[in-house]
Parts: sequence; C-alpha cells; structure tokens
Amino acid sequence: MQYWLFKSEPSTWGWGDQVARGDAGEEWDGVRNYQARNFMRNMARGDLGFFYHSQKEKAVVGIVEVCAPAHPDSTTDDDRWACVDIKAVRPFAKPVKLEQIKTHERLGEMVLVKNSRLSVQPVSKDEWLAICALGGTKP
DNA sequence: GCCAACGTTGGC
DNA sequence: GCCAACGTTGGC
Repeated sequence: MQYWLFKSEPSTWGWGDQVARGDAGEEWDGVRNYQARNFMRNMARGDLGFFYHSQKEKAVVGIVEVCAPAHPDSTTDDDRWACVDIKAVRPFAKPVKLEQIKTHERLGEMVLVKNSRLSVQPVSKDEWLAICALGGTKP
C-alpha cells in the first residue's frame, strides 16, 4: 500500500467534481508528463492519495482511493499516456494549506514543496500521517 | 499579472 | 547528443 498526491486546479476539476462521481470514480486523465505517468503506472488498486487544490486555494482538501490501475488515457490516441481511476473517500475536516506544509518541521521536504510543478507525486507514510493529523481526519 | 522553474521540442 | 528556444505550471 502506497500513498500519493494528486494535484488539480479546482476550476478545471475540483474536490466537488470528484465527490459527485461517487464510487464509480473518474479517470485522472490529461497528464502529459513522464514522471507523473510513471508514478501512476506504479499505483495499485486500494492505494490512497491526497487531493490537492492548486492555484488560488493551495491546500490538501481530501482523501481519494485508486479504484483502477493504470490504463490508456481515453482522452488521447497517443499510447504513451496512461492514467488511473480514483474515487473520493472522505474530505478533510480542515483543509491543510501549502503554507502550513512548508513551515512544518517534518513536511518541508515534501515533493509538493520541492517540485511544485509535478502534478502526481508520492507521499511517504510519515507525511501521510502528519497531514491527516493536521487535517483533523483519520489516516 | 508576473516570473522562476522545469519539461519538451527541434535544429544542428 | 547537445543545447537554445519555447511553452506550461503554479506560487507569489
């Protein structure tokens, strides 16, 4: 079981959209970055991830679960690109802001901070637990 | 709205 | 295979 983080611009696809898809989940499509794609190829059904709102909000807002392993991205004919399906699990009681993460003694080295442009990224178990605690949500 | 950082493309 | 030019992302 591994932990991940999915980044999205809320005006394009936000937590509310994700929740509306219910248990059917939704393709995390449109990723055109090899690093992000490779992480998705390494995901397994049942892995958990944070759902992060970029741009204006800059906060982790909820937890999602990988409900289908990597498969071809249906939004392109280019077979280089793959994506997983994810479904919403539960929201955070309190969104965890990027600013909190940057100043937290154990979270300053997160990929989210160090490589802010990567849209799909791994999260360590320690990071997972710390952010869930900040969010007021069980891991 | 700006700009730094990064990834990709294409000419050589 | 290198590297300059360009496009995109996302924090500020």
